[in-house]
Amino acid sequence: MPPPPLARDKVLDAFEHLLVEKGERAATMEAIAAQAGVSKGGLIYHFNSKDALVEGLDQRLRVRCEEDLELMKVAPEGQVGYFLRTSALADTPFDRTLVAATRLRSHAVAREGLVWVQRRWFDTLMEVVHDEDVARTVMLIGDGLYYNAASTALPDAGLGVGDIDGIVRLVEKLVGQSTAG
Amino acid sequence: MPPPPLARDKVLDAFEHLLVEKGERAATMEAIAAQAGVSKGGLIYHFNSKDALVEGLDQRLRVRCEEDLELMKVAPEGQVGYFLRTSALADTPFDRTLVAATRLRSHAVAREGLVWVQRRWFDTLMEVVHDEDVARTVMLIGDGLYYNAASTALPDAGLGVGDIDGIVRLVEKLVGQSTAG
DNA sequence: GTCTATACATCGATAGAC
DNA sequence: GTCTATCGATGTATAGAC
Repeated sequence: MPPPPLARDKVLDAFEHLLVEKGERAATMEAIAAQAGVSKGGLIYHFNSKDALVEGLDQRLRVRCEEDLELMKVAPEGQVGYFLRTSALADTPFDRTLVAATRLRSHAVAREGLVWVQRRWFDTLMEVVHDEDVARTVMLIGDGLYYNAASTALPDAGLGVGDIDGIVRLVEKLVGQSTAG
Repeated sequence: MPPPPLARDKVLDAFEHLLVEKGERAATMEAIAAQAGVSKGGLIYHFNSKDALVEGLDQRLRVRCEEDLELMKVAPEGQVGYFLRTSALADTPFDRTLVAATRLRSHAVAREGLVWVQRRWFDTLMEVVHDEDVARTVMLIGDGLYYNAASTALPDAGLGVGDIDGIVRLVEKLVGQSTAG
């Protein structure tokens, strides 16, 4: 049994941070090491290549996705409301990992991880919604919310909490009609 | 009057192509020159820095956006239908430029251009929908469609034409309720 | 106007001291 | 286990021939 990989986690946190705040091109090995507070050599000891770093992020993404789905299933506001609200503004560990993964467009591993997450979300939503069009629409709104939350580093351009409330209300009407009809 | 800038356009086409197909990190000056069929020196003659290239893309984005909005306003299927369908699968010049711009996350100029496009879309949709929640929801679905179309280089993971039809039908019901109620 | 050649910085990765 | 030093490849940008 290896000891708890605290340094590994610290490095992955730094990797995520740079990807989210500065984008893929800024997340160099050197910058990651500096952000994590270790040397380049120290980083390479834990992840001996950039690909290994991406794989570490992918594993973390899948683990945290499953954890989030468990929360979603027991959310008091319902699964659809939980899904939409966390898409927009939750700053959970899962969220940060997810947004970080969306920045790694050139890495096949990261793309596959994202497709896997979408599949897991879709299947879980279908357990409540029972209508593929509605489930797809909810998914798309979630994607849109993520896209906006992830891309808007500009002040004044994002959606406010009140905006989200209105959208959630609208979508829940849609879901209600589909399960009733 | 300078002669028509054919070479400039060819270089921007190459820049877009690489951004869309391979991502930001692959769109290097050398790769762009090769893709455009010119030398590195020839590229630099037209755009003397990478920032100049990004600015060229930003200008093209805004021009093509306005052209697209004119088409949207006279679309036979209605503005909402046009908006959603072109978000999903249109391979128009505007589309390629837009997706390319979404890849340039580290450049402030590109981010501002995208925010500007969103604002123009929102204002135009509001001319038809007259309800901010509905307009925002339509925008989000459009963002989601773009996000999916842009990110899925994987086979079998994207949305089909039939899926889009179902979603458009659902959204138009939503829009109809809002304008009726 | 477009090219070749090349300068200079920075990238990912290796070797080996401590 | 973490560091410094450094390599080869690749990035942006410049100088100057044609």
